[in-house]
Amino acid sequence: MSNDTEPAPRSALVDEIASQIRARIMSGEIAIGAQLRQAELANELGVSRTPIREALRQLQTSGLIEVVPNRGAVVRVPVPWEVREAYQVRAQLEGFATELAVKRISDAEIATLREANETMREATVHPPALQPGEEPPTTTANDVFHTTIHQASGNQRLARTINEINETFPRNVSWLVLRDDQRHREQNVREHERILEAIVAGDGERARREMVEHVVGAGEHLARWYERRSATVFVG
Amino acid sequence: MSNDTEPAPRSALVDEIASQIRARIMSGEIAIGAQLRQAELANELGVSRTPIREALRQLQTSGLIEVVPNRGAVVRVPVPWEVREAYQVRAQLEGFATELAVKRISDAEIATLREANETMREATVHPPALQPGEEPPTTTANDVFHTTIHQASGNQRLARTINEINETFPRNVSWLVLRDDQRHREQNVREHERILEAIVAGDGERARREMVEHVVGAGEHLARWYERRSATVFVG
DNA sequence: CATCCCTAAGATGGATCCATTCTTGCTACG
DNA sequence: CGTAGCAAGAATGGATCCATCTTAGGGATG
Repeated sequence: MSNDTEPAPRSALVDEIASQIRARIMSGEIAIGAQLRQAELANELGVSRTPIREALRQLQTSGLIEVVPNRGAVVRVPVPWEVREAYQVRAQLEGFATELAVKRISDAEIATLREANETMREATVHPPALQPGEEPPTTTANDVFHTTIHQASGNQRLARTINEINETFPRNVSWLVLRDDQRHREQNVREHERILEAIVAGDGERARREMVEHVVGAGEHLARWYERRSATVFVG
Repeated sequence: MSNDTEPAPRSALVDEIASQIRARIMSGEIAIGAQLRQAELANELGVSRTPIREALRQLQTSGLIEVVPNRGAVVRVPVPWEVREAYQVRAQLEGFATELAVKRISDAEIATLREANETMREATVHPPALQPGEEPPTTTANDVFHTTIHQASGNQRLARTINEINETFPRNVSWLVLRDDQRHREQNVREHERILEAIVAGDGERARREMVEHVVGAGEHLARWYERRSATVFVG
């Protein structure tokens, strides 16, 4: 996901620009609520404002930024109830993906899931020191776990839809949520293991239930983080 | 000092343009597979190419059109398996919406559902003559039925996600699917009535199941239409 | 001293310009 | 007669221009 040495069909410049801006928002390099000035982005990315404007339109329709006419674009600041809503939806989709995956998953994919959980457990027990802005290994392993299930579901549209929801919320917030909450991290690992257990057992119904619960729980944690944040902002 | 004295949120011109182009595709005025030439659209809509280009980027990310670098945009031609995938996802979401709706639906909304079904039944028994490109009353009533349930679910993100999926496929195709299949129309009415029955009975689980089945079935019909179409194209 | 207004700077948004690429049709050659 | 190649036309895509809207700052006034 980091290298694009694609000899294949020449990706459009605009899509590349959009990806870069999205990455900056996802990593927290551009904070939520921050203004996105076209001229500034154009300078930094070494292009004119035209492709920037088209890229911003893409990010607008994907819901990551908000564009107010004649006043420019800002990174959307999620409201807690929006987070809960989105994760309710995501939970259903992930649950469905898990149920589908149970019927089609390969041994290799199961091995990948085991490995991801192992990495997560390891990083949870011995949390490594991180540079600011660096992605924690738990988050990476978490992504591998979920993405593998999406793939195993065999439904590309399902994977895409889940992805669209995830890309509405900056990823670095999820890092922060996990960083200060050892108990949440441990719970995460346990839930992943229970899900994997159900998958291996071939119990689609149970796997689905566990996954739904897992995602809703994660959404609740995320929503609470945004609640605390807005409280802070209003007070201080 | 809390003045959000916004009388009109003044929608951006680009969004308006995008809506118009989307509407033309949805109604079939612009056929699937057709080229979208920027200069032509600019002329017809009375603007320059700049807002057209931004609007096309929006439609691109929403998946309705495909933009090939240096070769322009075409209306995406859905492949049958894509339709099945999308409707599998939509079915889960609509099912979930129905389950949520059972707990929150108001009497007024139930009345709306009844009315929509009545309209559908009426139009199914006595199919009116239509101008080409005119939306059949069954389709309109069908939309009212589903949209009302989305609203009643109380989850805006859920409604939006379902909408995003629907807007991937031109609506006029759904008209064609229904137009020549009296049996399908009748089945549609029956299924709607069974769903409404379960909702009124307060049986969320059953309502969900009925809705999932209903949507999957609709997807199957749609997918088969695209199958027949591609066969025709390849032969003729 | 606070408030209102007015002006100037900055940013967005539509229009236009031009280089590059793709397409198409004609021609020449096998 | 078919195919490869080339040249002209057309369309896209990035850059630039300019009008309009927004906002910040300063000065006048009550």
